Amino acid sequence: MERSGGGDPRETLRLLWRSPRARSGRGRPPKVSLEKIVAAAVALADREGPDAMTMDRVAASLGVGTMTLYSHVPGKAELVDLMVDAARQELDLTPSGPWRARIEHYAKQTVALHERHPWLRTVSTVRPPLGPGLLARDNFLLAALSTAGLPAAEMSAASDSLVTFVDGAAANLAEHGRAERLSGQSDEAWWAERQVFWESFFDPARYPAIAQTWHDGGFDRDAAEAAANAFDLGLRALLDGIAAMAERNR
Amino acid sequence: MERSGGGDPRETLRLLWRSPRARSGRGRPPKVSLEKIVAAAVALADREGPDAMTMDRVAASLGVGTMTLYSHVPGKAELVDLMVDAARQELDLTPSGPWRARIEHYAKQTVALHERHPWLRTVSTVRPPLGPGLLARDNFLLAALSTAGLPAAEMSAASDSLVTFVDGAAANLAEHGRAERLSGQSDEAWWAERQVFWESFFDPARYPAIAQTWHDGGFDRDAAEAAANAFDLGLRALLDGIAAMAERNR
DNA sequence: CCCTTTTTCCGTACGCCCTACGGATATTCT
DNA sequence: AGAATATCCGTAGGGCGTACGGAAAAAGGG
Repeated sequence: MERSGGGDPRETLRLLWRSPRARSGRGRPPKVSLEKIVAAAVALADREGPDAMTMDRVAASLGVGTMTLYSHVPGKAELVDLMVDAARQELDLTPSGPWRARIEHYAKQTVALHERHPWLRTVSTVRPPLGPGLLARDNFLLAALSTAGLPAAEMSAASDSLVTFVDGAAANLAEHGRAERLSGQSDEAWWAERQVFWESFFDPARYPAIAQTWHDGGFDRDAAEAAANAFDLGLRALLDGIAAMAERNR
Repeated sequence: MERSGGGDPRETLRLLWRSPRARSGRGRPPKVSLEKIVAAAVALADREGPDAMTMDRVAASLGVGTMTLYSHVPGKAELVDLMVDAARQELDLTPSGPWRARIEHYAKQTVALHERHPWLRTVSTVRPPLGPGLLARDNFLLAALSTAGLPAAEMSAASDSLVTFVDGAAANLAEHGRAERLSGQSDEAWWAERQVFWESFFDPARYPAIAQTWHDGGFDRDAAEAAANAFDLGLRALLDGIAAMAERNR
């Protein structure tokens, strides 16, 4: 699932903000709407993974011909942009309160979002679709950080670093949780298949720190639990660090 | 570029660790080696992006027929696994010294790695290929953290969270640096194309924190600089937070 | 009421993708 | 010389995204 690129940016923006073109009243009435197409694409990607989200199958799930989609969307890349922004708009970003609690709320929401839409991880986040979802998120994070007491330049950097960590860790966490549901294979089964690795390839003498950590029980949790711990510890550390910077700045 | 999955894990592991199959001496001599195939695939993806890395084009760049590759590699997914691990093996992970300096070294190395191989970001990192590159990285990080004074369970979580942040931020940074070289479009040109956004779609009243940060000069740097700042600030905050945890644990 | 205009619908076709299959080819062993 | 073995690779099949252009369905104008 690659994101936009070639197409006319103005057209993509018009779609992201649902600003309808001037309609003359004439012409054949549409069988589907942009909203329905995006929803069908999201549902398909949720259910069967990003590779199943093909123009053919989206159209089929709506009961229209494949090429009909192209009357509503310039191409697949733009549809992916719309899916991403639609997903981001699902975030509940209402709460106010202490800035730290707000960021933690964003983190929880993001985990839930990736759990619903694990295909989000497969989409690049640079030069993102400038839609309402992205703006709402950035606005929420900047509003929270602005009460922490950082200068504007550092606020923007702190917000970006939080997005990088939270979205990355949430994607990891969600992918572990859902990998077995989609692939039909649990983490345990995955490791069991790779038991040969420990038997035939892993050399404790070459990787002493891994062997030691293993020996000390550092890997005793399953992969999903480990990802959750990494998320919690990392977020706590990051917020502690940012709070300390704000304190110093005061 | 999707990663492995269907194939026999034992076969993939054998390839990752370059453990040659028992050779009888008989048979037609190979025109290409596994090493050359992986190198050609990496070079192609470096030069023209992940989408250009097709079996057809890799084979053509080696002067062999497409299907010849399948004598050396089970399929494209496994080739991607091999590319990822080969790239990871490029990291220089020799230094010893204070744990914090070691992690910062890993961060710098990772930025350089993503600058050389920006396609790394498009590859999923869950259930990764268990090759020498991955193990060397984990061993390095765990060795560094083990001198910080964290319990084994937290060490593993701290290592995971560092990987999430550093690899994510490095991918962002590198993609900004290289986006223009590959797409032929600078960040400025990208924003210029989207000037309509600010003119026609952005509503300052709806996103006051963004408008305020803009007003305060929070977005005055270009995208590449901003990504670099986010990387530095985030890593510093994360390491500060981890150091504080270790301190408390002492 | 027909005819033009406008808009959407969608069947066909093209080029590219991955890869299953099986025959051709080149080497070694007996 | 012939059998055994491993690699090379042309062909073909099923999917993919989408350019093209005609069919279809509405509204407006005569």
